[in-house]
Amino acid sequence: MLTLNHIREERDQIIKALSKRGLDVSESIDQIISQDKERRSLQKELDDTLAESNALSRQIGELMKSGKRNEAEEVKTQTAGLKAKSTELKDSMQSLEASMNELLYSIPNTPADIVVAGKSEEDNEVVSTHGEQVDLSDSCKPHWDLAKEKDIIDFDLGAKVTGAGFPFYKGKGAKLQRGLTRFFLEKAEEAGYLEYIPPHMINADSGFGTGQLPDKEGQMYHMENDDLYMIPTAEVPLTNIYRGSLVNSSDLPIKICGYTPCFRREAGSYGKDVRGLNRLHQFDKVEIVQIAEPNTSDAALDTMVDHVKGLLEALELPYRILRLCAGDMGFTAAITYDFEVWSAAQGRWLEVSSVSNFRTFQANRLKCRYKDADGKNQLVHTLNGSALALPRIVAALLENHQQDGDVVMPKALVPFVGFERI
RNA sequence: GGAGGUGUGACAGAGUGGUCGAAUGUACCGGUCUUGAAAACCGGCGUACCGCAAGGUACCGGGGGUUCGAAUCCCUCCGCCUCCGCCA
Repeated sequence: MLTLNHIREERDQIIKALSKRGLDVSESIDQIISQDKERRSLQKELDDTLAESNALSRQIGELMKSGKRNEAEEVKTQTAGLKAKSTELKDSMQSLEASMNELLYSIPNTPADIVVAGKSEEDNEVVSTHGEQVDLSDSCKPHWDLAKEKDIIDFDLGAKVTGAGFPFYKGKGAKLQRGLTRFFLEKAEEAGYLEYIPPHMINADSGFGTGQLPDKEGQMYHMENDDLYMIPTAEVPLTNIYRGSLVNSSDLPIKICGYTPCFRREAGSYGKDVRGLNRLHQFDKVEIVQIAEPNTSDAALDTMVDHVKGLLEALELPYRILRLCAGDMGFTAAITYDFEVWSAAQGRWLEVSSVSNFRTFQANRLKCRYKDADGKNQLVHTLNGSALALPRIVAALLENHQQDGDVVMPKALVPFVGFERI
């Protein structure tokens, strides 16, 4: 969430930036500012009241010590009114804070300057396109048919055992998943990311820290008995490693990565979007995360974008990079680059990676700070990116690399999967 | 799951209900010394809010309570440790 200081100091700029998302937050912002002002004056009043009663308490202590019991009792009678007053002030302050927080939580991150205004994916900017984007829809099979024919992914079996959107990978299909995961992890390691295997469930505090809660509650699977959530992405456990911590600036940037399955309810999805591997309730992903100093986070984002580029090139897939418009970005992002691979048989682009800089938006919720050169504690910047999400990569590999009825593995992948063709 | 213990500043670790925002050590910053460094010595060193400042207030795992006054007592939740039970 935005910091109060920022809101106080940059009111107009924030409103202007968020208008790029198609939002008019001027009312909320002004309400926050006025509530904050009121909160401060209540705070002042409360502080004064407490100061007074602290002074009396000290006096009582001294009187007791010097044996003047009666005088002490006398002073005690004066404290009752102060106490009632402070309780009352504290209550109204708390309710004010609660309503202020509700407003704060409802305001998304401000888009970076370079991000264009826009409402939907139609307004996203294509930054670059790589590789040849051939339409093979006549000559090649969509991945769901091919997967069935080669018997490497079983959607029906998944539907029986669990439900739609939970496929079984089988034989070379399973090996392909395992090989891709290892390929991505080793590339991440080469790029300096420390590997973690995080928990696959998280608590509500973590969900709040990275911004899944409260507003995206319905997107996650919730274990009611234990009040835990299945992770929708490794971003959540990985970034929350640093929740509530003060990191040394000499340790920045922190670069970590991890493979996890990801669980998403995807309520309301339908049609060709969910066909085959296009959208699943459970899928595998390798995630990279950076915790960076504010003045280097833009450069860090560029290195993450380059990293993902390298992966897609090694896989010999045609892809393009989009800079999302303000309205299509996630709630917490200041700038996001999406990577899409060309699905030759479906004749459309499939999103396989999303790389974002959240700046201080998550850090503020996470309370993750570092000590700057002047010894002052400052919020860090957090960034993350998929590197990569597997299902649509698999779909694109199957569709783009068909040759004589087989699927030919890209060279770089062969040592990881252990075969050349499917 | 049962019994007991424990949770303090970046870290380690003291703390009889009033003088504790908190000893001490390490780390860190500044200085003296040194050709330089180390060591030694001196000084500084939590966060947030209000205030021009002096200063005030809050925070000792979270929440609640007792009390004029709570790091210190009580309740509760959470984490960690030990023992027992169960178990991949």
